[in-house]
Amino acid sequence: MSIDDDTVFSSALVPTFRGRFCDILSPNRAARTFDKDEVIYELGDKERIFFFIRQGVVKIGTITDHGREIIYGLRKDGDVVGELCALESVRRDRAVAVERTEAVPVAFDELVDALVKHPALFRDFVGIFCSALSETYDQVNRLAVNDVMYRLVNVFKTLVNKLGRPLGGLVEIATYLTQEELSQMVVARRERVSTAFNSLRRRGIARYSPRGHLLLDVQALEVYRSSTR
Amino acid sequence: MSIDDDTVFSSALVPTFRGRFCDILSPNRAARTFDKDEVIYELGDKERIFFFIRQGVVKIGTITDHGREIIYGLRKDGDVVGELCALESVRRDRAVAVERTEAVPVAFDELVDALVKHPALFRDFVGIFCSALSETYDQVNRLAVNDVMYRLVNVFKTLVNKLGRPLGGLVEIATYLTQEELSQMVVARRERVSTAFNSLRRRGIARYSPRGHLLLDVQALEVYRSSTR
DNA sequence: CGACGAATGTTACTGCGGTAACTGACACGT
DNA sequence: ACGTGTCAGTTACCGCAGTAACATTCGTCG
Repeated sequence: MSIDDDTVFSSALVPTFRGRFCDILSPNRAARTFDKDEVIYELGDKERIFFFIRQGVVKIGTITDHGREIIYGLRKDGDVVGELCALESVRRDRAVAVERTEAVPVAFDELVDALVKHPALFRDFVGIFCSALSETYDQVNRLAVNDVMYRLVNVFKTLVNKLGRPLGGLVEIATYLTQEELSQMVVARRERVSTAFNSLRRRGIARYSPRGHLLLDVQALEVYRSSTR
Repeated sequence: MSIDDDTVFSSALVPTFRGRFCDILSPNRAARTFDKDEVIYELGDKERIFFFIRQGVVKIGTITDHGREIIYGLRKDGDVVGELCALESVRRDRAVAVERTEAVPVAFDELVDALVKHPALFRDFVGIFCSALSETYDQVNRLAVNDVMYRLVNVFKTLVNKLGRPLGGLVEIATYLTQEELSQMVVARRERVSTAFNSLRRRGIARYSPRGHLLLDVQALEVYRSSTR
């Protein structure tokens, strides 16, 4: 099996661990279940543990000096959270389940052992860090523009790629996110996100599905994006 | 030699490659020299090459959709640039020498080979990605506050940790950075940075050294930081 | 059903930063 | 010495986002 075959299993460019990583690490391990809004790890925690997400969606973020919660990005099944502990002994980020989540905790040291025994996992392992870095660069790029509408539209685009699934010509974000959470991704006041969202709604770019999930018109989103660039 | 001994060689928490990594990779390799403002790699480049910096300072950043240049962070001797190519085949960031820089280019594939032969390098290798991620989180945290003064002060704090050296009770930033570059780190207009800087100057927190380098009063900086938090 | 809490929607006010358009200081080459 | 280019400093104006203080809708649980 060549390295690139991984992408077959992933909807995005990011390699996932459905398949090889999980196969090797998980069979003899129990997953932990986290309820919606349950904290997986918290700022200041000291255990060096990676969590391999089997099921669910997790938000990675922090609390700033000003006491404000912000979200760096989302992770879902196939992704890993907590990777920063490979270097830092005290967690500077936090991970919270956005919906009921199952994840397999693996101590960093054990992971290193597994990698020594199975060098084929190496590239996937590197992928954990690279995709985290890349997504954080995306976040910085978004924040470089002081326009809530622009940032929201770009967050939507990220959500489409990460969590979207086709639904009648549109794309539904299958995970429920409050506007508060959206605003933490946009890094702006919730009120502004609410207003911006309704503006997009009036333009037919976004709305809520009957189930209360986001429904996005990707074409229109893309048109809007390029018009404001 | 234990893992933690690395920190002895580094002024920061970030592990460096003075010592082991360089010892193994570099002896038989030539460094390339980059002049001030020379591009090391550019957005869109496709070679998968890491650069191990032997000497000098490099800025990592990008050009946004709006054509604006921003800086994610700085790297210096002992650091690595270009690590994102481990996952992505097209560069989404760019690296430019801030001052004359010597760096050893190593193809990612060769790096993987070296790691297989020398597993002891593994933790350092992981450290490359973790510190990059951590610094980018710092950047996001900074940008979460819409206050140029706050952001500038925090950039200064980062500079002190990364490039500072004591000079008569104060700390000098030994690398010359234009206000334009500072503003790309702060992610704000140059004019605002100029004004903010002069405000700090009036308070005695910052000034230029006779050589035109930044001179910062770390105590005063810290006091100011905690007062605005 | 009806009540309560959470989430969402709306608005006026105010302040800070982007914008633009300068001036001023300094370095370097000829 | 003069001209050119880069970097730094300053200011008036305007627009957008934070703030605060509400109103409204929705969901669910007694």
